[in-house]
Amino acid sequence: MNYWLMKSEPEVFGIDDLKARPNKTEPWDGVRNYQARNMMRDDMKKGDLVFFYHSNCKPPGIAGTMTVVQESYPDHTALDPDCKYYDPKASEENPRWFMVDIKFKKKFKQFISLDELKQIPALNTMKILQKGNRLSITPVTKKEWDTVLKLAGES
DNA sequence: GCCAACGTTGGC
DNA sequence: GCCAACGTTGGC
Repeated sequence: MNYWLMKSEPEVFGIDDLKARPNKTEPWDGVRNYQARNMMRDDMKKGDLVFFYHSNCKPPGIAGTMTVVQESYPDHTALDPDCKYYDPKASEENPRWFMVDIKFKKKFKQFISLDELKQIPALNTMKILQKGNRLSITPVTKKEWDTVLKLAGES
């Protein structure tokens, strides 16, 4: 069992959007970064737990939790010329990009802002808090996971 | 809206 | 394979 953090801009797709989806499930499409792709393709397993991080908003922070319900498969949005995630170098034979299906688990009663995360010494190892980190998907340790849940009053 | 940090591209 | 130029991310 692995733990992760995935970013999304709430203006585009936030935790409430995920909750409103049929079966509360959504393909996590549009990831166009190799490191993030590799983690989805190789390391994300069914049942893994994921923090839903709201980025590029005020305030940024962790909104809740989700779970991986479908392991990686080709991201077909890369093949659609009308899609903003289109990649001319992707093809059926060589999909290049992958995605997983993510299901809503829980919205925190209390949103945990980036500011709050920064104030917790036990969390200063989190990738999201490292300077210059821009990866939209990062691994989270069990200790970090448990600490955040406690902070959110969810454990 | 600024800009630091980082990833990608492509000429050489 | 190097690296300058460019594009993107995302906090502030």
